[in-house]
Amino acid sequence: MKIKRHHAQAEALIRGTGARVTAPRIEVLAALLAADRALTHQELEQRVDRGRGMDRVTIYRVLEWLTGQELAHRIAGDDRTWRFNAAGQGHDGEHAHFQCNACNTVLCLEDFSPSPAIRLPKGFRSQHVELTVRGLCAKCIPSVTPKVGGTLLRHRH
Amino acid sequence: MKIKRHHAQAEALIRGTGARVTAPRIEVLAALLAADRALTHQELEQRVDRGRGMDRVTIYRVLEWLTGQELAHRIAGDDRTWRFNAAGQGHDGEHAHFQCNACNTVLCLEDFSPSPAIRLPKGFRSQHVELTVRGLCAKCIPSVTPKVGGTLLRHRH
DNA sequence: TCCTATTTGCAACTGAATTGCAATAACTGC
DNA sequence: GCAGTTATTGCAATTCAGTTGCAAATAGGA
Repeated sequence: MKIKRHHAQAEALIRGTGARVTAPRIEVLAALLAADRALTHQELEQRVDRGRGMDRVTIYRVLEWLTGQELAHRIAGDDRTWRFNAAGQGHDGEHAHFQCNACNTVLCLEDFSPSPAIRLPKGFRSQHVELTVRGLCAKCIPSVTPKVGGTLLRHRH
Repeated sequence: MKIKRHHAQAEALIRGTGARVTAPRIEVLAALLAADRALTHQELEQRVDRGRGMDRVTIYRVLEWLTGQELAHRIAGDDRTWRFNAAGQGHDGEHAHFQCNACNTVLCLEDFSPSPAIRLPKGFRSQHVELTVRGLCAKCIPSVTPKVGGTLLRHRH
């Protein structure tokens, strides 16, 4: 039961902020900790709703709060939906993400050697550099590679 | 009158695709060509609506079409809205963008030395690498830097 | 246990983007 | 130049992620 462990870990992390320790916060953070990739709001809703009827809006607000506390990290994908993952596990400063062009899955890439200096226009200030690799994840490669040679079919949407 | 020139260029580009040459396509592409940064749908609507009442949906569809023809390039910003710029002017393969954390302006960065190889999980395939720098643009730096020393005020939204 | 400020749930709302369908207009070919 | 065909456009309605306002619930301190 890994979930249990993540629950405990989540609770500890939340307690560490000094703010109130509530069930929604624990459950959402535990779900993020248990995930091996970034989760959308919808996915979280599904993973958390087991048994308990937690409101959509509450999840939004919890995510907002977790992000503000730096316990979670919000990623803008290519499909107009936010994705979240638990922060603090590895990548803190610079970030690299992968997004699958077929299923839109997003995950964090660990090996990210800091990018080469990029020249900004005069007067601009850089605060954060983000690198996104788009491509196909292991699961989706078969689905876009027909057995008989032919045109590659992308099936987005 | 640069606009005129961009109109002609836009028309030529569109004619080059072999598809129908229509006023909405020309106007939208001309607006993109004339812009020095990526434009949102809304901004395009404003720039194109002068005189002519072009439907919102038409602009969406033209943008979709331009993107498909590789005449325009669609960028996912941090605020859930697409931004577009004319493609083919410089950056074709690798892309680097800048987005301002205050006003959300997006523009393409030219000097982008190809990023260091990034290790993907096993079985994954990379198709496209995108680098986004977040920070403050020249216009917004004053607005977040109070004259008297104090906390930096971000004014998003 | 009681009190109070913080969170939650509910309902209504926003704003970007999409879809269906009838009306229009760009490119044939004559 | 004119009519026919088919791609585009305009309009209306819809979707979908995310947000807001406010009353009800509850965590944590007294």
